[in-house]
Amino acid sequence: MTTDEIREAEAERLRSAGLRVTEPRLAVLAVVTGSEHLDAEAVHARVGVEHPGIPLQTVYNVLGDLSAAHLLRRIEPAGSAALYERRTGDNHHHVVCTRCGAVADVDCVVGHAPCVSPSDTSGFVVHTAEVTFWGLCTSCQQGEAAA
Amino acid sequence: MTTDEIREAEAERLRSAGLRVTEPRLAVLAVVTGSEHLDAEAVHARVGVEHPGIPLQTVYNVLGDLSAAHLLRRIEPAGSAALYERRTGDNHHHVVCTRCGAVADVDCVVGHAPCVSPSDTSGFVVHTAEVTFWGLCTSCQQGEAAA
DNA sequence: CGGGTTTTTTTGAGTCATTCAAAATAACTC
DNA sequence: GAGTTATTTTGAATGACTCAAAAAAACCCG
Repeated sequence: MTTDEIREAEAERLRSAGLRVTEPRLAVLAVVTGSEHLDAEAVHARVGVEHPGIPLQTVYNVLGDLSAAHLLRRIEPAGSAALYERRTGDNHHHVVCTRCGAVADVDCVVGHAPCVSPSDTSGFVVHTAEVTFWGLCTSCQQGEAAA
Repeated sequence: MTTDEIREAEAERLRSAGLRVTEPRLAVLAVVTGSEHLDAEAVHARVGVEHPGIPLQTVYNVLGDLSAAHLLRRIEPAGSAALYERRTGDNHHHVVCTRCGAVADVDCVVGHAPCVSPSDTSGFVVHTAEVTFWGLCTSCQQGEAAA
């Protein structure tokens, strides 16, 4: 696909979500698609490379709108700012490094939500199971010995 | 157990964790033991009933120290402030109401961490799996129809 | 029990991530 | 191209904590 074709495909996704097609939205989608698990600041910084002048507030608005429309997925691991990623709808999970905060995707074995079923849920009707694995990333495993 | 015996038992737990026995700590332990999933503000409010004058900052300090000592467990569901509970070490999980934020415990089927094992962890060494179930609590299920 | 040391609490300020609101601007509809 | 509504922008405000220094209280010791 050419850059223009990708751009039009994104535009179409925005339209079918009932959202207007705007530069900030296309820019944020492009940035988040190209990377994984970025927080608002990071998205803002990367968007700024091609589109200087877009304010952080706009990035927050866009991230909020796109998440609500399920074009982005938002995760909030304990202790870090909200992170955004492009993979949506497949209910995958995450590993977070307890030392440096690095995040990686972990495929869900089951593949659809809720992939784990609780026994007694105190009357709650459960629709999703979110799994966060905590551990040490490769670089922090090495740092561990040194520290 | 009498109140005094409970108090002494808590004091002993503090000591063996290498912490000094202080009124704020005993008060916070008592409050969190009696309820489930309180945030710092709520703990502060309840501590204030018996011990007016203990500042919120002290509650934050105490909650931090007790969590570090594993006398309390801290959870941070997306979208809400950090919550504290007394059950530690059993790696149980939580259901959170997407509408009102209510939290309930969910026993872990396996019973020890990590209870769910990921397949590919991108080189991370995983030591814990934290599961958060999302759904609607009983009251919000009813409110749903009305809304 | 009283002095000394170290931890804890307290007071007070500061930060970060995020939200709220109103005005200005840009998309889409016709 | 004008009108309507969504979005962006500007600017301020908030909530939930954290940081730091001074005051106070625990614990250790003889």
